Amino acid sequence: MDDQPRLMHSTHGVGMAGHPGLAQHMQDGTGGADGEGRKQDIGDILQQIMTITDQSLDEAQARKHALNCHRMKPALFNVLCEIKEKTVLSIRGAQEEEPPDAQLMRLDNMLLAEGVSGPEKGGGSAAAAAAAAAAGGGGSDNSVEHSDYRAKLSQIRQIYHTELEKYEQACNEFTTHVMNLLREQSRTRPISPKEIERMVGIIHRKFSSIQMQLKQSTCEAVMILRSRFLDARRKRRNFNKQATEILNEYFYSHLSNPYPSEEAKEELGKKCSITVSQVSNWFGNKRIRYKKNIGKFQEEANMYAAKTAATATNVSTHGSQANSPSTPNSAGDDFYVSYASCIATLLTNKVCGPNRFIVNSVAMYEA
DNA sequence: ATGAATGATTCCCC
DNA sequence: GGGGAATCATTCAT
Repeated sequence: MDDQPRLMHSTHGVGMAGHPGLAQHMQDGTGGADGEGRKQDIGDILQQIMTITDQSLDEAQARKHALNCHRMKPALFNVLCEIKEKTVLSIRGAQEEEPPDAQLMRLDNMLLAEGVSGPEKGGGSAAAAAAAAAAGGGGSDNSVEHSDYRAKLSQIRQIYHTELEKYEQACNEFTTHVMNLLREQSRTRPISPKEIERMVGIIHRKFSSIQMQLKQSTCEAVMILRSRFLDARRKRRNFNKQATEILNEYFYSHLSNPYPSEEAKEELGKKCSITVSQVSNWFGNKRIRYKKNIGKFQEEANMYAAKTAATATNVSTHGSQANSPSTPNSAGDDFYVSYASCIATLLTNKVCGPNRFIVNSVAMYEA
């Protein structure tokens, strides 16, 4: 609301900007009047127009009315029309259609993709989920960060929309003011609808450049938020014990070839509630760290080998006892079973399958 | 506070 | 494109 006087004032400025030139033109004698007296008369009228802004509104209103009723008004108006026609021709040439701004389109696309603009809640969470997936973060323990992220994002979203609305309102208000003023002025000076349209276009362009700044800073805010919340390295969480165990079990039971296939990775991921890429990361890290220091992992290896063997034996004893030649007859001797299976597993790992990994690892360890 | 452990990323190679 | 190696950034245990 307190913008109004300022808007009105600046509009006056725009409105009167063209007059000195005209006044000069008229006083040069191109006005077409023949007598000295008439020239003086026109000069007076112009003077009155020029000083109209210095007067109070009521006074100006009265003056305007007086001017409108002046006997010279139609003649003067015609002259103005003529001059205007000539000027408008030159203005028209300078008028060009601007191409759709690539930068603005990029910003719009990003805001839409991030769920800042566009549909309400769905876009936001979808973008957050997509971002999380891209960062490789999965599983239930991330939900806290996600809700935090969503909260901040919706805060940004809200600010963005409020500001956008404010700009739009201001733009509309300003446009209305200018249009009213131009309409009002069109009674004393010739203004074509095209000119009004052009002026509206200029105003809209000005406001859209402000909007672009808003969009730019919103994009920046979103990027900062994303890097703060969704950079997986910053928000690393250790896998839970169960997941680590499942992964280790697989690793040590496939020690001769610890390279799970895509399907195996998917299965492991499902079992551990982590993504396939997290499984890949885990195996990548595990292989390299194991290889670097087999001695350190020996105990762990033995433990998981025993564990796997025990599980395998349990399955075979309860499932198909006849098919298991390694199963001892004495039931319930856990140590024996575990130990035997452990040896069997270790032997299997050493002897069978593509042994590139274990051979290389041992060689490296020995060297 | 500190060092080890660990999940993720990056660069390079095949 | 997948894996190895180095590295980063965080978490955990002391």
